[in-house]
Amino acid sequence: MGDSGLRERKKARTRETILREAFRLFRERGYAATTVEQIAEAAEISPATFFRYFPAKEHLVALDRFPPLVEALAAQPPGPPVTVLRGAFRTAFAALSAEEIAAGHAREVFAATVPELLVANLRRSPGLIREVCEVVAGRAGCAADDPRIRNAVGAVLGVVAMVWLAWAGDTGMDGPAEIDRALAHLESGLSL
Amino acid sequence: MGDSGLRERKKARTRETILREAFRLFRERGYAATTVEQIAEAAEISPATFFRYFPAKEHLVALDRFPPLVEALAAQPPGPPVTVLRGAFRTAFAALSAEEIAAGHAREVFAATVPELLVANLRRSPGLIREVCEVVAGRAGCAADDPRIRNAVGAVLGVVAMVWLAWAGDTGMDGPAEIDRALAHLESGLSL
DNA sequence: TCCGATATGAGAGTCAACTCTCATGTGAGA
DNA sequence: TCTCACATGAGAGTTGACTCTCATATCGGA
Repeated sequence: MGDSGLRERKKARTRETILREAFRLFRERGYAATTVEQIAEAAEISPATFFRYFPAKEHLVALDRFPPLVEALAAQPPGPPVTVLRGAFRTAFAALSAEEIAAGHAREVFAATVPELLVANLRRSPGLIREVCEVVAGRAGCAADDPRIRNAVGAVLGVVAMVWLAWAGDTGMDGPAEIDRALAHLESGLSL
Repeated sequence: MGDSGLRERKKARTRETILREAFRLFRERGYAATTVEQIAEAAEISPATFFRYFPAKEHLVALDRFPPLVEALAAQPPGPPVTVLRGAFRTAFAALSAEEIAAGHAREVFAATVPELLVANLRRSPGLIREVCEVVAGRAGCAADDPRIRNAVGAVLGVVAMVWLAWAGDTGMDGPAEIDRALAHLESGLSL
């Protein structure tokens, strides 16, 4: 039952191949213009097998592999919402840098056609947002449905989304650092 | 060539019928679960005709009919980004209240399944965002690609999005007023 | 080495968005 | 009233995501 057998390793390798080839194609011709059949062919599997690895094409661009932001949030000391969220992003990205960026995945994710990526992920985000609000409210000593919490979380997510978009268009940018700078700016009241 | 003929009036009526029936079905069974064929049947037109009115099912939920935010922005006096944007939202919603909310459209839009509505619209938003950034930069006396502008616009849009979501889930809420309150909170530095 | 569980491929099939063509009907202007 | 432009319906066709079934191949344990 361990995951060390040849079978498991083979599955993991197939999974990686699918992801790698899929993102390569997305980069070349865009998300919508890439068919599952093409991905399957590039990964040298049958289309049927593709769906045994991913329940839907959408799931390829899921940010499930994103660093556990909520976890990082829970580890933050109490403080005002924006400060707590900024710290959480820093923590989460520190973990990501070591693992995912270094592994070369992150670049592929960002290089993928961005609007579609956002679109596919937004469908899953309401739950995440609620969770974030709850933890932040706890750290700030407010109720989870306090408008001030909602506003702070919204502002942070908006700022991060904008940087994210800019990052996707400029692979030379140091994303995590830029996000931290932007959140510092927000923390200081968006001064001019 | 005027738009006062019987032909034009008929087309307008058909268009309204399609929208009304579509949103009714969306509300009843969700966006994804509603097929174009069902919409066409409810509106008493053929599926082919549906596509003569809307190039894609997605276009039904486009916020193209949203108040001209960019226009309202251009009418704002110079000032810091958040202040300018807050004023623009107020102006834009004032126009909307009289026309669209009263016409009963707004409620239908908000009552529609929210995730898919957001998803469909996000695809069209990059252009809007860039436009907003440019105007705001002009009003604040900065370059359009100034990170501070980007951050402010991101924060405002994030805050508005959160209120919007809450509004969709609580039709009793006074959306425009709540958005204005939220932006005032952001303007004052998200104080606790 | 043999057997059972499981991964895969092949291929047919479903479903829905969207396109195209062609025939018909109905306003608009002369 | 006549005629032309155009809106519509009918219906077939295309595409791509996703499902199902069944035969085959391969791994893992006995």
